[in-house]
Amino acid sequence: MRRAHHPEVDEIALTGVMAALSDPIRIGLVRVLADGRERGWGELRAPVAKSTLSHHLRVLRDAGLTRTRQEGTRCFVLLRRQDLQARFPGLLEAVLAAAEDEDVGRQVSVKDGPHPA
Amino acid sequence: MRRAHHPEVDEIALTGVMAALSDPIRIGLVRVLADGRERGWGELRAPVAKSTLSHHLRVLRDAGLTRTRQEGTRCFVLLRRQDLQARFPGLLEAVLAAAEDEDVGRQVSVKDGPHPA
DNA sequence: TTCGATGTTCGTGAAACATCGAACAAATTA
DNA sequence: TAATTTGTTCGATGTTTCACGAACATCGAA
Repeated sequence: MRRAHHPEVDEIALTGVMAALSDPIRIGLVRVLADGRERGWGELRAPVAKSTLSHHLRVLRDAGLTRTRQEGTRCFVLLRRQDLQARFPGLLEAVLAAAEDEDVGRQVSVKDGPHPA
Repeated sequence: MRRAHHPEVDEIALTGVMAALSDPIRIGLVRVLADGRERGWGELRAPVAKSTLSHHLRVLRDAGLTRTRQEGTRCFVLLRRQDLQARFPGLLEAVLAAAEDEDVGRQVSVKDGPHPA
């Protein structure tokens, strides 16, 4: 497992973000992460093979949408909400609202119920 | 020249919009159209072959971002700003602001200077 | 060290995309 | 009718993306 590359805030490219969010699975992942909670890979439920999930998470990471932390053999993802807001104000909010409205990425979920307080 | 297909407001899909806006040329076209003025094909300057430009304009149209009107042998494009705002509030504004900030799509321009009154 | 869990990477297709030039179609004009 | 203009469509090409299974790497536990 190689240490992942995360772009700096000012390296986040608009086209990269748009491309990353043009896939339903990835939008679903972002929606799941939208509550700000860090999630382990294993918590994420998506109808794709694990290698494919790894691919999608990589695209999100490379685009600057998420941050990955490694702990032992497990990885955790976090949505870079503040960074995104600083870079492209209002963009993520608008996309999330639109995704909710259309229910894009509903195929993605977390193992346990949502925020068990 | 076949009459183009324009999706209804509630047929506009988020992933389609995001995909359409993940290309610098198309973002440039949207930026050029952002002032709300209708533009003729011929006014649009982009560093691609005319068939490619036609393709990009088609992608934008199919995604619901623009509306095409035909007049004789010429065509005119218009950004569907209100429709977009109604469908995905704030999304287009955020993308446009981000595009300005990064100067994405600067390769696209209009023939004459901007709005000669 | 051996095993198991967890991700990553590789090799491979299928599909989609961007791009071009050439051929085509439709309307205007000569 | 014949040229011109304007945009579309076609076919070809190379790149990228998504997807999978298999193999590999890493860490913690037995």
